[in-house]
Amino acid sequence: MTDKKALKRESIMQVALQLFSNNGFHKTTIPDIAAKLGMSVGNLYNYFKSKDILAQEIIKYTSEILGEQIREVNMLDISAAEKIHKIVEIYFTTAKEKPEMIEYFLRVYLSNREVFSDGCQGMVCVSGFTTEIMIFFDDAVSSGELRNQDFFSAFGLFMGYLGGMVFLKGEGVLPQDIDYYIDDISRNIYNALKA
Amino acid sequence: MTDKKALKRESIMQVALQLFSNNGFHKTTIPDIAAKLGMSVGNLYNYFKSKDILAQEIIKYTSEILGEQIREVNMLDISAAEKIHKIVEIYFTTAKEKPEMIEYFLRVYLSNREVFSDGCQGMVCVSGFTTEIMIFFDDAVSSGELRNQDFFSAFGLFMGYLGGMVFLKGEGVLPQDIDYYIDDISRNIYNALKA
Amino acid sequence: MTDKKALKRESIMQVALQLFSNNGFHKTTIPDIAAKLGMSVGNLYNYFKSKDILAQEIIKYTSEILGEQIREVNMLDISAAEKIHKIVEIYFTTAKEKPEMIEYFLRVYLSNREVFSDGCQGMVCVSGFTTEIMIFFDDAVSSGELRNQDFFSAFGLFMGYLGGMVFLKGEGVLPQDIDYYIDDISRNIYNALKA
Amino acid sequence: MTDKKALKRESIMQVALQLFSNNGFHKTTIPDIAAKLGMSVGNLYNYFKSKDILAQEIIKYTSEILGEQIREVNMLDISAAEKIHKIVEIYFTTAKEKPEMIEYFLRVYLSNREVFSDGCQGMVCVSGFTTEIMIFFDDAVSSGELRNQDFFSAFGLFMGYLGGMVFLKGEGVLPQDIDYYIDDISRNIYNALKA
DNA sequence: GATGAATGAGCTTTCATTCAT
DNA sequence: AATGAATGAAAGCTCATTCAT
Repeated sequence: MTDKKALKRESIMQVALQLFSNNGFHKTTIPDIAAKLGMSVGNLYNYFKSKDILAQEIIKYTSEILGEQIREVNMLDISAAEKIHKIVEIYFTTAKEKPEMIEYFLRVYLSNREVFSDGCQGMVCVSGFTTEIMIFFDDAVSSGELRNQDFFSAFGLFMGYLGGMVFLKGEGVLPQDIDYYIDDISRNIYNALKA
Repeated sequence: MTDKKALKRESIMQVALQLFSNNGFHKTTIPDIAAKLGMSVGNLYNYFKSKDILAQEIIKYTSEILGEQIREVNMLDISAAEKIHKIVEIYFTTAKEKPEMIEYFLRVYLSNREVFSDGCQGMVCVSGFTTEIMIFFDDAVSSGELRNQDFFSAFGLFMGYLGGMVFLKGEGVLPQDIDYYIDDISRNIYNALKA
Repeated sequence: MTDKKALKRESIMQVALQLFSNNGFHKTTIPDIAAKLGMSVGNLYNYFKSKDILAQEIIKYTSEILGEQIREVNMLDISAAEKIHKIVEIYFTTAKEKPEMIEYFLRVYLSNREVFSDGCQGMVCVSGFTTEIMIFFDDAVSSGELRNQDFFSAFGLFMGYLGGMVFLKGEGVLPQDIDYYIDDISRNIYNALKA
Repeated sequence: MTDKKALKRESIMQVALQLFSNNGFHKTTIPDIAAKLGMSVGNLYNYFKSKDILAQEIIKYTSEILGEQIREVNMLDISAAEKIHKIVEIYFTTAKEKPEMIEYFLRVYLSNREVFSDGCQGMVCVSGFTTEIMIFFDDAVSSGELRNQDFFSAFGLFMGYLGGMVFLKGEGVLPQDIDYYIDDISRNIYNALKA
């Protein structure tokens, strides 16, 4: 029962993630989501108490998945430069294969403060992702590979740079496929942060 | 006559900029804007044909102002490292003194694709800003100060990194005032791009 | 369920028919219609996607009802002159008992081309009525009772003449009750068309 | 002065006639009319006190022009059958060459009762046209060419039949040019009314 | 758990008309 | 006579959410 419910919750989140990312939070209606799932509006409310809460659950869920992948990188026994490369790779590969996931950060989370203010204050709802970046950075500073500096200066670089590139991709202004930029950008980040 | 009208247009843009940035595009209504200006809804439509067009004019206007300031930096006879520092300074100072201007990029332009798709395709409406970054980069590559690489890799760094920091500021998670990060971030950008 | 919904659809059409006919399409608002039905505006939109579509469904519905009655006349084994008399009778009786139905043709369908252009091109939405007139005419020509001529010359006579009389009735200029004219007009039509 | 004013009044009526006929009364705005005339909205109100009054003046003006032409037919020394033919000819030629004039009856006058109720009760505003039809009919009855019957039965035939044909033309359903129908329809009308 | 009809406040936009200049 | 900025009420339509079944 709870299991079945959890599965349905997840499928709702996946569909909503797609619609929110593609069409925007305000342009996506609850009936839209229900219709795409083949379920009734009323029933959808049995799984998520409100549209805002649904949006919040999605950002947590997405951060968790992304954080999970970075966690695996953090556990590898490779250099900081290689880790950076892998993280960029993960991010851009996700942007290519599941663009909704990354776009959700940019087009939904970033810009609908009202929606996330009650329940996602600070960065609680994206901690799945931020925590792993923090761990990566701390480790690499400890090992002497990266220069010691304010964490947010480093975090802003990761988050902003990667997000910015995906935004440019979304705008259709990148002359190359997003993959193409992995090496350049990994190097830039490493150069920016190295000891 | 036309002068008076131009002034009123500008005052409308300034008020709308503030409201859109603070409350979000969709949460700000035309009556809200008109009320804050002490004018009638109908009359506002004499100045801007639609809410979307108003939003588009604002992004152009804002990009122009920001671009203007960077243009002045570009004309100075100083090193690339110093230029980067000045650009970061301009950006963060603006973020501090007129936060609406920067937040508009993040919370309105970045995330409401539908609003800007008809009339602001590609980056036309932000060319005031992007053009100056491009000029800075080309000059510095020509002079041998910065490594030659794909423009977008460099542009994404500027735009994403700076934007990302302002986002963190807006979320209230930065332990320090935004000014505090100017030096760190300028250095990181320079390290990332230097020859 | 679907049955209940169909009934409600019909009651909406009947109320809208009345209001559109009496007050004009543009002077009748959706809130007017909803109020008269004791239902909410939002719910009305669950039954008809737009005001234009509501207007289109009404003309189809009305044509169907009128066509149905003429179909019965067509199936009778009587002379063309008698059929004409019966058709005029049906038309004028309807104009007397359910004036909205006839006035809808004159005051809504005839004159709001924009409303019917998407979805009712040509005469598709009034085919319920036109088809029966066509059948009547073809039969009577085949039997040699009416002169063979361009169908539209004959159709325009029926539609225009009958409609014109009802228009005059609506303007309040007819000195007599509409019934009074049945004989005269039937004779005129028959004389016009007879072989 | 008054002369100049009269000329301008007429030019306003001609432009408004066109726009009302083509786009409908409610879809045509006063600014639309003013713009097409290259004059200001405020000034237009110096010539016509309201949109409704403008519409009323147009119907009078149009009826007068049409009536004028029929008056000339009435004065000719020809048979009733020939007069009918000429009247149909005038009507259809006008429908072809100045379709706005005829369409104004169908699409504006016929269907916006509210607009004409104050100032055009009964048929006062179209008396220019109706009077001439009445004269034609009375003369032809007096001379024994047409059967004596209720005037409205005859008038409805003229007005409705001719209007109906032009409506069909406007709908684009007539397989032939409107000219083509002149002979058929003249004959039908004559047959309907002849003694 | 599941349905979907119902609510109603709220949105963007329009437009006849006025009036200071 | 001429201008056009200004008004503000009203329109069509949307949509998160509820609730009787």
